[in-house]
Amino acid sequence: MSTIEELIRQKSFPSEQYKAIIHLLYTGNWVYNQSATRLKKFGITPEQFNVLRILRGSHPTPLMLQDITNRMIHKSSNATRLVEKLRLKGLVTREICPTNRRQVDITITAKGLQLLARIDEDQKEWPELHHKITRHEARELNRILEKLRS
Amino acid sequence: MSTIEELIRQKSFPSEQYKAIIHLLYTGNWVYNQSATRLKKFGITPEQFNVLRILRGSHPTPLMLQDITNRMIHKSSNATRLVEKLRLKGLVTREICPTNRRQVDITITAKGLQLLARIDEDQKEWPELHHKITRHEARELNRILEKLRS
DNA sequence: TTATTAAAATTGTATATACAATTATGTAAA
DNA sequence: TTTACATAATTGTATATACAATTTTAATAA
Repeated sequence: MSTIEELIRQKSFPSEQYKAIIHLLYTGNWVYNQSATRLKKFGITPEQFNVLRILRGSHPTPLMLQDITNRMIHKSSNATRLVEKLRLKGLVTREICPTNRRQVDITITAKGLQLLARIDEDQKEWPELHHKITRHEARELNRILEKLRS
Repeated sequence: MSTIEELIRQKSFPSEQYKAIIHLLYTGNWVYNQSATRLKKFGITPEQFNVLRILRGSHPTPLMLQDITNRMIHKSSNATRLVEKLRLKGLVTREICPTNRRQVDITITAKGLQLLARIDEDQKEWPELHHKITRHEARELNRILEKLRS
């Protein structure tokens, strides 16, 4: 058990709220790293995983790049470049939309779906994390985070 | 008021816990961006700001790079390169430690202290954020985050 | 002393973020 | 029709992250 005070060697904070915000940043990064470590053996990053899940969600309907961006956790991620990485691995296809040549239709491939299935199978994504807190605590966390952003 | 469901256009989640983890990643990034935007007019990034505050905390005692890393929110940040950016702006000094030439002593300069004072003055860091949630909610948030990482 | 190991920092590389500028295409107005 | 504007995506650049490899110096053992 390590407190945020121990983790960043800081004895005190100006307020409980201030500490919570630093703690939030720290823990967000921690969760990200946990996820990155787990995904490494599958050859993809958390951002690429996020894009693949989004595409699976709409499959077999393709999504244009803007739709992907809108659904991403990090809005300012560059979907063009992430999708290109996935395309090079054969996990998605890109096609210029015939009715509007400005937009590009992205579709997850069979290989992409299989990879997601393997990841789900292997670890059901983040099993430990999901059981660390109770359903009630998760509801509280969601409520407080929403209030913070309001 | 926007829910995480609206923000990432996702109607449902496998569980309340799963949603909370996605929500945590999203909100951590959101807080980071708020901070980055505010610091932009002072010519520094949130990571550089973090390093400066750490150095102010120990001032006038210098810190070696490892001490800085240990106190940073993002442990895998490259302190060498962040400090070099700050040095080029005249906000810190670097000196090879005379008693152990492997280590480098970093000290915040008067200019660095003045910059932090200006930032504090200008916005007391994140005033709005700190008042969005109550002291009790902050305590709950800290408790749940710690449990998540346990 | 010399060789070995450890410690502290630096450097290299691939990835992603943040944001601005640009290109290509479509739509609407003069 | 031509011009102007809007939309979708791409490209460019600076920053930071993640992690491995390397360099320099110090400490220790043979």
